[in-house]
Amino acid sequence: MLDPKLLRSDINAVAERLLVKRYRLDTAAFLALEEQRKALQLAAEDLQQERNSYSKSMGKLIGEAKAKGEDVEPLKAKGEQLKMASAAADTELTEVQDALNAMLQGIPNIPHQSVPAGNDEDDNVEVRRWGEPHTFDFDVKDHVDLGAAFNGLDFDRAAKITGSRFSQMRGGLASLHRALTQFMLNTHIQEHGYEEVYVPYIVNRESLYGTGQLPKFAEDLFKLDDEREFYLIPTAEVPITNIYRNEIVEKLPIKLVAHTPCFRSEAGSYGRDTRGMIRQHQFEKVEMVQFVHPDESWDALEALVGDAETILQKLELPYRTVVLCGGDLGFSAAKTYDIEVWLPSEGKYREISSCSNFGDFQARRMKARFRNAEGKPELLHTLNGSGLAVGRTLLAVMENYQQADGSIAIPDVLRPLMNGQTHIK
RNA sequence: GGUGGGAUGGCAGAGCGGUUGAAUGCACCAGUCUUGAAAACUGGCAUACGUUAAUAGCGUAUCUAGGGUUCGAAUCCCUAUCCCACCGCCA
Repeated sequence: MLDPKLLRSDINAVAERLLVKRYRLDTAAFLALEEQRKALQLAAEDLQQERNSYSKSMGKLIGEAKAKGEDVEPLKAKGEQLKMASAAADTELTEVQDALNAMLQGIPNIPHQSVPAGNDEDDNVEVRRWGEPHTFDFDVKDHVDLGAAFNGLDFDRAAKITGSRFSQMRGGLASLHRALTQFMLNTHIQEHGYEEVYVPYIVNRESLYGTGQLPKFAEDLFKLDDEREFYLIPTAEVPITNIYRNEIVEKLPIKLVAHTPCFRSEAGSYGRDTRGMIRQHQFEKVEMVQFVHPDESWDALEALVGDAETILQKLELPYRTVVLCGGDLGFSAAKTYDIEVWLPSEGKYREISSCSNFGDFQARRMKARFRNAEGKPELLHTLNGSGLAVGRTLLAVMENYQQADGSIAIPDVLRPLMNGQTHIK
C-alpha cells in the first residue's frame, strides 16, 4: 500500500510515476473521496467528543439527581440522543473510508526512478550477461525428451495421479533435484549470511494480503475448502515475509532463506509453456527474503541479485540479468531484476529467478516496523528473490549438461551431494 | 474430539460498569549526588489516525480480534483466534 499522506500531498506526481507501470490513477475520484472523508471524520469526531464528555459527566449528574430525588431518565435520554447522532455519523464515515481503502489497496507500488519505461517483457533491459552458451556437436534435446529417455521424468503418470502441469521424477534425476536444493541452501547459509527458516505451506488471508497477493490476485492461488480461508503458498515469500507482520523488530538487517514447495493455479496462462517443467502447478523454490533499513534497500537489492547469480555461476550455467520495465513490473515491487538462464533447446534465455525491492509497500500492509535512531517505530523495507527456482534449474542443468549419448553430466559442485556420481543415465 | 483456565503497555502484573490510556514493579531515557561507576533520589517514557508549518497543542481510536448490552465497557454478554492444563485418539 502507498502512503496515503503522499497521495494527499502530491497526487499528481504519484500518478505520473505510476504511468511508468502503465497504471492510470483516477486522481479526481481519489481527491473527491478524500474530501468527503475529511469532512465526515471531523464531524464524526466532534460528535464522539460530545458524547464522551457527556457520558463522563453522567456519573456525577446521576448522583446529584438521585440525591435530590429527581428523575434520572431525561439525563439518559439526552445521552441516547447523542449516541444516535454519533452512530449515524460513524456509519457515513465508515462507508467513505472503506471506499477509500479499497481504492488505496488497488494502487500498485511506485516504480523506482531507475526502472525503464516499457509495456511488456520485450522492453526489459539487459544489464549483464555471464557465461557463453555451450555449442553442441549433436542435435540438442529438450529436458522432456532427455528425461523420458531414461525414465527419469514422467508427465503422463503425473497427469494420471493428479492432472496436467504436474511432474514425477525418479532415480538420479529426483536425487539431482534434491541435491540442487541442498546446494542452494548451503551456499546462501554458509556464504551469503542467510538464516534458514522452516515455514508453513498453508497460509491465511491476512498473510496473502500482507505481501500483496490478495485481494487482487486470488485467481492464481489454490484455496483450501475450509471455512478458515486457507491457501497453499504460491511462493515462500508469503510465509517468510509475514514472519514479522505486526511486529517491531529489534535489529536490521534480517536475511532469511527457506526451501518450500510452491503452488500456483496459473489461471491466466493456459496454453503457455504447456510442455515440460517450465510452468507447473507445484514446484520447489529456494527463496531469500530480507528485512532492511529504508536507507539500505537499494544496495540490498543489488546484493540479493548477486546472491542468486552466484548459484548459476557455481553451476556454470550461462545467464543474463534483466531489469524489468515498468509495464512488466509486479504490483508490489518498486524494482525487479529477473535472472534468465540459457536453454539450448529453445535457443534463448528463460526466467529462473526474480529479485525485487518492495520498499515499504509490503511493510505498510503488514505493519512491519523497526525502531529508528530516535527510538520511534518506522516501516522497514522488504526484499525477496528466488535463489533459485529448483525445477527450472534442474531443467537448465539437464539441457546444458546433456551429452551425445543422452546422459546428463552432473555439475562439479553437485557431485559431493550425489555420492560422487558424475552422470545420470 | 472432550473438559477446564487464560490473553492488559518493552516485560511482569493490578484493575472486574463511571476523572483508567490504564495502579505497581522491572527495563529504558534525562537529571541530582559521585573522581568515575553502582546505589539512592527526582522527572520522563505506548501506538495509529485526524487537524496543523509542527516530531507543539488539541481531538478520535486502541486493554487478542469482531459483534452486542449500556447514557457510559479493560470490566457484562456472544462469536472467532491463539495460549496453558488435564483426558481421549493418532503419526
